Amino acid sequence: MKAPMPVYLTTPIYYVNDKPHIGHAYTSLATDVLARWHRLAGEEVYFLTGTDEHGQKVEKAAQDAGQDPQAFTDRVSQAFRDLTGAMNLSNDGFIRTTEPRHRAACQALWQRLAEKGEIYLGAYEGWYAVRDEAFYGPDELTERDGVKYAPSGAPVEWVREPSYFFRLSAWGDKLLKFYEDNPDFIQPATRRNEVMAFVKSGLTDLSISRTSFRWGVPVPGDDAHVMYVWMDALTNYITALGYPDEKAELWRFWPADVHMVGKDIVRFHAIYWPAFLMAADLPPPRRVFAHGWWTNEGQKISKSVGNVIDPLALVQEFGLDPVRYFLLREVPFGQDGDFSRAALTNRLNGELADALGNLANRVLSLIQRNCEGKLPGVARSDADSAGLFGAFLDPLESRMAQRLEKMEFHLALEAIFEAVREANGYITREAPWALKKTDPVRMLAVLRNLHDALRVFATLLQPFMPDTMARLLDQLGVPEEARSLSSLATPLPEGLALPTPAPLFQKIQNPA
RNA sequence: GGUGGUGUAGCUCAGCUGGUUAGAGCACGGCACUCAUAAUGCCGGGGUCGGCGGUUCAAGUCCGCCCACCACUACCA
Repeated sequence: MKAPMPVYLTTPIYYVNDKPHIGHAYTSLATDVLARWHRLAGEEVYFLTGTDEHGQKVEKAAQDAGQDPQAFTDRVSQAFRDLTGAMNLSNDGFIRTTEPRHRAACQALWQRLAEKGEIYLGAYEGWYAVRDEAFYGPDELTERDGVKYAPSGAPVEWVREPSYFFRLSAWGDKLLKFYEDNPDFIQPATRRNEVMAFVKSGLTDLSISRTSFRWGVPVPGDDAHVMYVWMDALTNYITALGYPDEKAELWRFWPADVHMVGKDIVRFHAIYWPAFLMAADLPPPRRVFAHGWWTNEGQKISKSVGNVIDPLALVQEFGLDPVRYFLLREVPFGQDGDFSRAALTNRLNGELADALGNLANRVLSLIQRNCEGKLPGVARSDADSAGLFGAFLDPLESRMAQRLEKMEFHLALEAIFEAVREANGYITREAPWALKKTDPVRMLAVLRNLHDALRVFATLLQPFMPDTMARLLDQLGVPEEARSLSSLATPLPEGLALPTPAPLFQKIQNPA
């Protein structure tokens, strides 16, 4: 057995000034499925998620709440820790930027960059909106009654403050070469094009500190400054592995295999982050994958419209695994997609309950009734099953692996359901309930083949629907230790006693 | 404005380097079956492949123009 390759997967750290919404759940879920898949394949995985807790907005919100910032973030970050349980995320670590280890890592990285001459003190000035915690260009502003407003509607004021800068402008060519040498670094390709076009248009130095607020990591040697946004936030990915201690136990997981991000923060992950790392002589991550956004019943989601989707409410209504399944099945990962109750109901009823759930139930019921609940011996002899196995079941694992490698979650699931459809065709053609009288030996073979098919489906679907597939594997009599990908090669023993089957999925009765 | 992309059956989309009657899932209609969560299977209707022009023996598939929509266009998680 070869040594398992360490796999490091991350979500962004989520800003605690917001409540968890479907976007957070979506990013985390996709990463979770990948993590579970790699573990199922016997690889060693570190899956990290966490919260971003610094910044002026948090400082202000804490002040408004009459709490000190640490107590405030202790409270509001809880919602994100709760999300991991509610979505059944299998994260190995959860990092908060307010932890001492993160302060140490940020300061160490800063110092290293400073020593290498990548940081200098300058001044930042521009039109600033306190509410947005952001600067705006003059052409973005509108003026009413002598007051200038940002596109967000927030009033802006001209501010000038000293700031440390990172020499990002010097990294353009090196970044472009890095993108050329690593064509898969930014995915999907459309995001890569955007990033490269952006870099080609020329980079300016990046302001990486602020003096206008205190809630952040102090800049080493200059207590008047705290680190600003990305210098702080991005560093979390190496903090969690023990940086700056490159002898730390987890450090072998670096560089990250995938930073999963929403498309809004691609640039920071694909430009700033590799630049910081290369400047510090650290290897950049292998891949940044940007997924798309959800709309809600065709409408763009926004807080002002009030159509934000609460993942916990969804799970409450439809069940966790159907939601997990739907989010990754409905839309090509990387593209935008629409969430609708009709679509979710359709997937849940049609694919999960009718196609897969019903197949499992009919097969297991037949075995229960006609085989005294004991698993028939391995068959695979008849001509029809040769097609089922040869064209669908045997290639399924590698088909999924290939698609998941490319983050094609929806195609990976589609491959499963092509096989499920074929299995439904097989049972109808063979009609084991009729074979009982005409050819009982063949009936046993057919039922065994179908049981084998279900075992394949259940095993491969575990990363997507961990709880439900555990139930199915229980019903199939598959022992806990025989649920990995490699265990599929070992047939279950003839005569294995199977428990009484029960429906796996509950259908939505009155589709909207 | 610039850059990149999309426009194929009612809906969501596949269609690699141009080549026999343009495909899938869902939805819809008919038939079969009854082991199963009134589930499943089979058959079928339905498309001027955004528009115009061009290259070619041959174009959804290449070129030009036009129309519509989307993304990105700097320091906001």
